[in-house]
Amino acid sequence: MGPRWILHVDMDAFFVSVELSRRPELRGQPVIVGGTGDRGVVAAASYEARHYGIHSAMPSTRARRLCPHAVFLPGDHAHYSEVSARVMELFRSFTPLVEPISLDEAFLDVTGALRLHGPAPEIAATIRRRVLEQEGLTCSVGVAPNKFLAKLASEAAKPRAGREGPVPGLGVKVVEPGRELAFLHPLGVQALWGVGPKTLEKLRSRGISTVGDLARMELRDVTALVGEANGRHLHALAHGRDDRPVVADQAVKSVSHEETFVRDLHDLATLQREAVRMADAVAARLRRRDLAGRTVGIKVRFHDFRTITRAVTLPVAVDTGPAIARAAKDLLGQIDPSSGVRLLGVSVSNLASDGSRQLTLDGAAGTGWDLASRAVDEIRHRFGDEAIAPAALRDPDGIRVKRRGDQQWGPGSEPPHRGTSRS
DNA sequence: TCTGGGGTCCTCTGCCCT
DNA sequence: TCTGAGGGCAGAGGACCC
Repeated sequence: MGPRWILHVDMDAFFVSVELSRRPELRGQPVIVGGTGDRGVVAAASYEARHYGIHSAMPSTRARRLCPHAVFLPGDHAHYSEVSARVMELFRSFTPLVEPISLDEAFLDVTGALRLHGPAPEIAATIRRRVLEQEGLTCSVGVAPNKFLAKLASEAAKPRAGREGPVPGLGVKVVEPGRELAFLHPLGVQALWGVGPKTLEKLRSRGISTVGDLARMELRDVTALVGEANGRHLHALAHGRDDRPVVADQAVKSVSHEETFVRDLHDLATLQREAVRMADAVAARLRRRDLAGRTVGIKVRFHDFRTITRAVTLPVAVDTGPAIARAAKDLLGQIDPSSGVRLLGVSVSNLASDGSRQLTLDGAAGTGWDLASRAVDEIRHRFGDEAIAPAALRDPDGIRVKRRGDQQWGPGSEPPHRGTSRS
């Protein structure tokens, strides 16, 4: 069997680039997409903005200080999803083995496409050109014998933020079989997938700073330092070994919804109302994917950023708002919110396809709540997400249901509504 | 001057059962 | 009957990724 050929395609400053293609007058300016409120973060920054030291995940308040004249855009998750879907479809015209990692990147296994489309580097160049022609967006492509190296290669092919504006990158970077270690070993250990701040600190304490340093360690020393699973994983990566396949249809393991509030919440009743809303959102997404889950969890982040999770496993899988909300409200009853809660999340895991649900008195297949939930889905499908919401969330000014992505990067900047803590 | 949202995977601990 | 070992599972937390 010959070498595998894996492509990692990464869109350049995706959210910003999509915005610029709608608003070309902003080209050349520092543009930031992300949360606009005090508790928001940067989702994407144009290369002009990166010149000021702004990067994704940076608090928006800090980004504003670093570059007060930057253009801040709230982001349009639904639109980015549409563009992403078209780009992924374009990838699938080269190979069915496309594994999306997020809206803006994907792995492609083109080993079986070489006869039809030519050598892998040529496919990479063609994909770049087609994405530019079709969507007006640029991307960087890594080409290598495995996923991990392809990912690092695309990073090496990316544009950079220079003093005089964006500096174009290679566009396509190829790691030829046999040249893996020469490419890999000079890189910093933090380049390895799975080395975050904590692991980096542990490795640094042992004098490990490059991938090559790590590769020279004995496996048992690495596992003693960072744990069994992570140690084996990092040791293999440091030697350029990664045999994970490109999987086109990754099964979802959990579905969750969490929100940071504009202001901290202190009372249980308000939190439980929020939980109802979030449970409804999670339930709708589960049903859309034909899933149901047995484990309902909550996540609570207190004012001091201490974060706890609580979970309960139910006897049967659920996919309705009321069933998920009841479990979440019970779990919330175990915590004391009086010190202030800044974030609440509701999740459902232990997922199985919808057909595996059992009959119960409520919240399950064929029962009142089940039929009602399907009716809600139909109404929202026909009239929009705001057409209907749980009665507990009735609002004198009309029903307000947040859709996925409405608060992707933190609460908005508008003041809290009518004295409540909702944004 | 603080720190989003949606995920996955791993480790540790406690409990139950054999 | 008591005790300990060990497996399996659930729950909690942590680290990491985009």
